[in-house]
Amino acid sequence: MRASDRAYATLLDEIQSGTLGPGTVLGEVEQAARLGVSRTPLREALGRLASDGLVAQQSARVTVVTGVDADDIRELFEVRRALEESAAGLAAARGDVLVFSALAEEFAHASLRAEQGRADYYALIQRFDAAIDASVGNDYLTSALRTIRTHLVRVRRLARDKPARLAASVEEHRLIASAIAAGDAELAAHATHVHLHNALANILESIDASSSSETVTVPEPVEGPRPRKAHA
Amino acid sequence: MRASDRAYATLLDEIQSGTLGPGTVLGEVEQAARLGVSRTPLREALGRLASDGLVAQQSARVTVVTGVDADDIRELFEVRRALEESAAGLAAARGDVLVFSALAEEFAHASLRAEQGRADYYALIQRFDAAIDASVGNDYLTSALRTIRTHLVRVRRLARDKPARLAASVEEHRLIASAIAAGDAELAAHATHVHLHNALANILESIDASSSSETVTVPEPVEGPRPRKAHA
DNA sequence: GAGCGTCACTATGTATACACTGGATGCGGA
DNA sequence: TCCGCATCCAGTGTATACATAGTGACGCTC
Repeated sequence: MRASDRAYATLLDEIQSGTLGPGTVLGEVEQAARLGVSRTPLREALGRLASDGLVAQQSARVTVVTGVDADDIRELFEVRRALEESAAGLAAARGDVLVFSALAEEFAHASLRAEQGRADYYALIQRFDAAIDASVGNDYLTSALRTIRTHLVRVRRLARDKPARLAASVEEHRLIASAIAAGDAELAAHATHVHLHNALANILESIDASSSSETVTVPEPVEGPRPRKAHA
Repeated sequence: MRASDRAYATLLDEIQSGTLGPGTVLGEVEQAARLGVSRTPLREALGRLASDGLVAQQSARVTVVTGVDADDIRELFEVRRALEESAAGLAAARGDVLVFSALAEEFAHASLRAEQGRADYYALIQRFDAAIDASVGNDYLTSALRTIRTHLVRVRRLARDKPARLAASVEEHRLIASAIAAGDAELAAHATHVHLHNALANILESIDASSSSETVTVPEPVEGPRPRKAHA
């Protein structure tokens, strides 16, 4: 594996996991030394992260990790709605019936009991997304969704899933999978819309609650506007 | 301006204009020498182009310019439909009435007579797109659309716009702009859908016609599948 | 004491040198 | 003549050295 790939993978994981929080300054020399690579591959990694929108050049001399606030989340979900509704509809038209009825069955019997159950559920969702991507067979769509999902990882960390919401989410996914299996594009798209609406509402509510009850842990930049995602 | 930016801008233009056709091998040393920069900034430029999907690593040693075939165009328009329908709808909800009624007026009076008229029309469409982006105010959406538009530049080069199609396109744009100005999100989205459907049909027809009447100018790769867009 | 200008340092941007891998070519043997 | 192996080379991946610009601090002047 190339050094630049390792640097990218490591930084991506650290940003998504919150180890490198929003506003963290990423100096090239410093990060290169820390990750044990030279500046050249590290610069490539930073370039990819910037193109993903996870870091931004705040000024000519300082690159920082971007943050996500409620407005960002709303924006993300606007794009996500557009892309996933289309994807669900297209998957309904093109997908393998057996694959999606099997997934619907899995959602129907998903257990959220223990920590393990929830981990299994998240893995199931990943397989579900992958199945849709494969059925749609559109690289441009998959690529656009990949960017959105990259950001969603951080969003999920901000929002605690309540048990009731998780249970509802399972049922929503089951319905989407069933609709795709049945070849019902309209239902698949509308069910996706409903699911994303509910997911967004839950996230925003969860953030609202935590931001009003806890102190903000991310220090605000001293001056200037919050770094926007440049998206290359 | 940075050397890497110049290299990126130059290569982008050459790929979009067809100077560097699909399948062209882009060696680092060779291109760096040609563009008068060193390999370091050139590599950064190639990385960005790869992330855009305009070049792809065919093997571990050779980077080539990607191609666009009819299937790619269909895929592009699937994503474009999803994003632009959403964008049009959101612009209708948020856009400045005056801006879009003014644009609708411009479309109503657009002249396609001379070469100049068509150039003006394409510039008008660019301003229209920019107005929608600004009204929607969603960086993630704008960024996703930017990628799609980057590819569309090449698609337009493949398809000859017939005068009748151009005239219809003007009217379709006028309707979309009017719908946005009127705050009619549904009409804006549906009119966008219709417009993209017609545009795609025209492009595919145009390509079909030229590919069956003319010889293929792009040499097929000797072996292996056509390079797919990796999209980083 | 405050404000502005200058100087130095640090971090980025670029160039180049080195390392390594993958492929092609040529030679030898069957 | 054809196949297989070894060697050479071309080109990428990485490290480092050099150029340059921006920032901060210090000192001078008003």
